[in-house]
Order: sequence, then structure tokens, then C-alpha cells
Amino acid sequence: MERKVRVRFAPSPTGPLHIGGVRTALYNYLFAKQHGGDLIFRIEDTDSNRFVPGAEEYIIESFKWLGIKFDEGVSFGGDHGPYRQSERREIYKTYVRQLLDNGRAYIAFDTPEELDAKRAETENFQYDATTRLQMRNSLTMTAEEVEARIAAGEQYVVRFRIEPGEDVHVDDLIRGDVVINSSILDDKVLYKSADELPTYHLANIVDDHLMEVTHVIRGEEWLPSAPLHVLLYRAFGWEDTMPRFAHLPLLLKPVGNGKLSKRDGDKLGFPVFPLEWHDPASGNVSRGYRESGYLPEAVCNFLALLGWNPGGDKELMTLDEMVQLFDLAHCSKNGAKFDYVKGFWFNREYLLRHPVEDWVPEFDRILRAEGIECSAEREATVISLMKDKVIEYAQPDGSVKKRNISFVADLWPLCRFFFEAPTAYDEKTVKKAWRENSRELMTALMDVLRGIDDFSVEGQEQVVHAWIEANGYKMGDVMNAWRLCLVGEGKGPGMYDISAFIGKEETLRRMESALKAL
RNA sequence: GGCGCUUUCGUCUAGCGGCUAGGACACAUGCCUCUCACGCAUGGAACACGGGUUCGAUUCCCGUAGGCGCUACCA
Repeated sequence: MERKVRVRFAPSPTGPLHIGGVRTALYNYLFAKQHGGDLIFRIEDTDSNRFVPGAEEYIIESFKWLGIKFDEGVSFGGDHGPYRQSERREIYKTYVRQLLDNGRAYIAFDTPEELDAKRAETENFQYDATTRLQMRNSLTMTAEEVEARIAAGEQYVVRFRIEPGEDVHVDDLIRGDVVINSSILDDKVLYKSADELPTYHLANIVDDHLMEVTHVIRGEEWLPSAPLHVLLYRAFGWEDTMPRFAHLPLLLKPVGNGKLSKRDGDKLGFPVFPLEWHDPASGNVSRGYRESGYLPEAVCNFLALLGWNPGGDKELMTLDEMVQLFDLAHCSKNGAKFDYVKGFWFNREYLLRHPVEDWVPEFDRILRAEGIECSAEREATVISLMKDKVIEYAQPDGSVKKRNISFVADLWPLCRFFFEAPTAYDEKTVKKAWRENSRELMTALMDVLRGIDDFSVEGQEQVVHAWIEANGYKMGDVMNAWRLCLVGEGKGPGMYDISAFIGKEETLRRMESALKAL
């Protein structure tokens, strides 16, 4: 009988969710929804030393913002709980016991210090079939001695006993048949008596089994330990319900070598976390996609295409469309450099698809921060006039580049002249636009403008156009000089849009100031 | 070092034995124009290398080289 598809995303609460983790979760979501299955949210907090307060809540909040919905798990409920591994101690203990009883695992007393020393003195030391009989464990001690040591309170770990010389196959949905010989695997620690918790490997297999997980979709960094996991399923006798595996390629640095890190984002100017993160230990603040003005649907779309594509030319997709099209077989096998510039483009595309009204709240926040009060209608007017522009931005190396408006916040530096009179006149524009006849032209234009009752765009256009034509002036001569007066430089939307927005009085005032200054 | 994964334009990628090797981002040019732009059009730009298999390899196999990952009582 076909089992219901059940997948999981299982982060460790050791800090903010990395953008690579977001993509992994997204793929799990797409896969689950496509198959009418469940997505489980599990917290893997088996390392008590690395727990970071607030991380779990942060991760939940992130997915809420992104629109990735879980069917069960921590904070979502469900009947396969508890979903926090630290609350499943007793469950793991019975399974560790099982492995111990059937001889697939053994107890080891070697301290971390002893192992470090061993590694230092022996090159390529590995705790495995070739060395375990020289170590301090239940294979080299009598049962009585082991009992006595435990009774005396000595700390120990439980190690998985791996039989060497066997080719272990992992059937990966993305990579096909991956074979690793068991001889190169070490006797992994499955359980530590010190905190009475299992390690990742044991907890992972037990939970996936108990939670009836059918597909494990995770990062490529897990591929080397996948054979160990297969061996564990086998040791427990769960091979018939073992999940299928799919190991995703990693996200790499945009420039240079290595995997994507937080530093890259700081250096190049893009977030690597979904939400702003305040590190409780250091007090450092890391920027997030949400606070940087990204739209959640743009982030999902952008991320989804880093490592997967539907096979054709389609790039802009809603979450639902992606659910329809997603296919693990169409995932790439090699790591993807994080093309954050394309992320700008995605955000622009989605922003443009939103009506101007949706831009207003954030734009209003920005204006208020600048001490400007403005009605929503007037803000919407400015937005619609400016959203097709480009913005200059500084690169880390000091060079200035241009890009399209991709964020609401991009508008402000380009449109401040709507709200503030120019305080200086751009030298290059003066040279280009302020000609011999400009003073005379502007003085005459002021007279014309004074006589206009209907100062709307249409009202002005009618009168000013007629005036230009009647006198045989050149359009460019008038407009460029006028622009210099009102804007202070050579940019912005149509002149009538600007003058109509700031009004007759302010228009004349700015022209007067310009005539004085130039 | 060992083991594994991987390799198409600068970047993300399409391709699943025969194609002028396609798209997108980025870049350049032209058109449009009252400026800066948007938009539109055009352009440059790739199958890592060497062997096989085959009538024919970007595509399949094997090496080499590069990239990435793992190699913890972390996940």
C-alpha cells in the first residue's frame, strides 16, 4: 500500500535560520503539497551546549512570513509528538537499549580527552573495527566491569558497531545510486550518558521512523552520513519503511570559493537571514529579508530557482504554481553561487505586480522618518511617477552601480525633490541645461505659469505647450532649464508632473531661488 | 591525507546521442524622449581537459584537473 507522503524540516535551534535552510524547507513544502502529504516541523536540540534562546521562535516566525505552512510539529500540534527532541529522551533510550541488546552497539568509556590524544599520536585515527578492540569499551571489558563503572557514575557513550567491508548503497532521488564502503565509516556515537541525549544520527532515524517520514530531503552535507543512516535503519529492522533520500546541492558564495556565509551578505549588501536577528550573546544585529524590503513571494521564487527549475523558460511562479511543477529529478546536482543581484530583479518583478497602494505604507514610514507628512494619495502619485526609475548604489569596492528600483526604500533618494526644494544645483546639469537664454526663458515661463488657473498636469501642458510653440522655442531648452530649477539636477519624471505636485506657489518660489543662484 | 558529490555563457540554468547549444540576471549598443530612466530591439558571451564507446558525442563510460562537502560525545 502506498504510504502517505510525509516530509520534515528539522533545524537545530542554534541561531537564526540560514537562507540555505529556508530553501531546504521550501523544497520539502513543495514536495509535500504536490503529493498531498504532510510537512512536519521538528526541533533537533540534542546538543544542549549549542542551544540559543529565541532561535526556535525566530524560525517559526520566519516561515510564517514566507508563507511556508507546516501541517504538524512544534507549535503546530499533531499526533506524532513531542516534536522537540529534548522532550523525547525516554523514547531514544529504549531504542538505544535495543541496539545494545542485539549487539549492534556497545558502550565506550573513552573520554574526549583520551580520544583527542589518540588522534594526535596516530595519523588518521578512527574509532572502528580496526581499533575498537584496543579501546576502553564493553567489547574489551567484562560485563561486570562495565556494570561497575556505570554504577560508579563513570560517563560513557554508546557507539554503533559497524561491520567493515560492505558496500552500502544509498538510493538518492537526485544523485542516483551512491555507494560507500562501510570500512571507511567510524563507529559513530549514538548516545551520550552525560546529558542522556542521543546524537543527531540516532535521534534522526528514530524520529523519522516513528513520525512515519517517507522522504528525507536535506542538504548535501548529509550525503556522507547517509550510509550510516541506512545501516541504522537496517539494524533496527526498519528497512522496509526506510524513507527515500534526496540530497540538495549547497548554496555557495556569490564571489570566490566556499559556501555562503553571513559575512558574504554583510560585505556585498544582501541578507542571509529571513528576518532581522538580534544575537542574544553578542548583541549583534543581522539584517533580514523582511526588514530589507523583500516580498516573501519574491524570496521564495528566487530561492526555489537556485537549484531547481521546471525545465522550460518559466521563471516567475507563485508558490502554488511551484507546487504543481516541482520535481526532485529536475534539481541540479552541483552547488549554486548565490546570485543576489537576480534577487533584486525578482523583488522588482513582484513589487511591480503589486498595486501602488501596497507600496504606500512602507513609503509613508520612510517619509515620516524624514520628518515629512503626506497624504496617501499624494504618496501614491509620487510612487507611480517614480517606480520606473533606476537607483545608484555603492559596491563594497567603492564603485557605483545602477540598478532598477527593486525596493520601496529605493524611491526616497530619487524623489526627495517632490518634498524638498533643491539646496544645490548639480554642476554637470548646470553646464548642460543652463544656457544663455535660460534666464530669459525662465523669467518668461514664470509669467506664463502665474497666469494659469488650472495648475494640473493637463492644465499646464495646454498653456505652456502653446506658449513654447507660439514663440518657436525648443522644447528641450525650456524643460531642461525648468527641471534644473525645480529638481536641482537632470532627473525625475515629466516636468508637469513635478510642478503640479508641488503646486504653483512652490514652483514659482523654486524658480526664483534658482534665478538668484545661477 | 581519506571518502563521497560535482563540472554548459561572468551568474542561475535548459538540454536527457544528431540543435545555428535555448532562456533569465548582469553587461554593451541602438530606438524612443523635456532629463534620468522604463520599455522595445540588437549584440557579445559557455559545453574544463584527455582517452574511449558509437556512423555520430555537450549528452554514455574511464581517467586527469578544478569546485564543494564530510572526516566530533555539532547538527
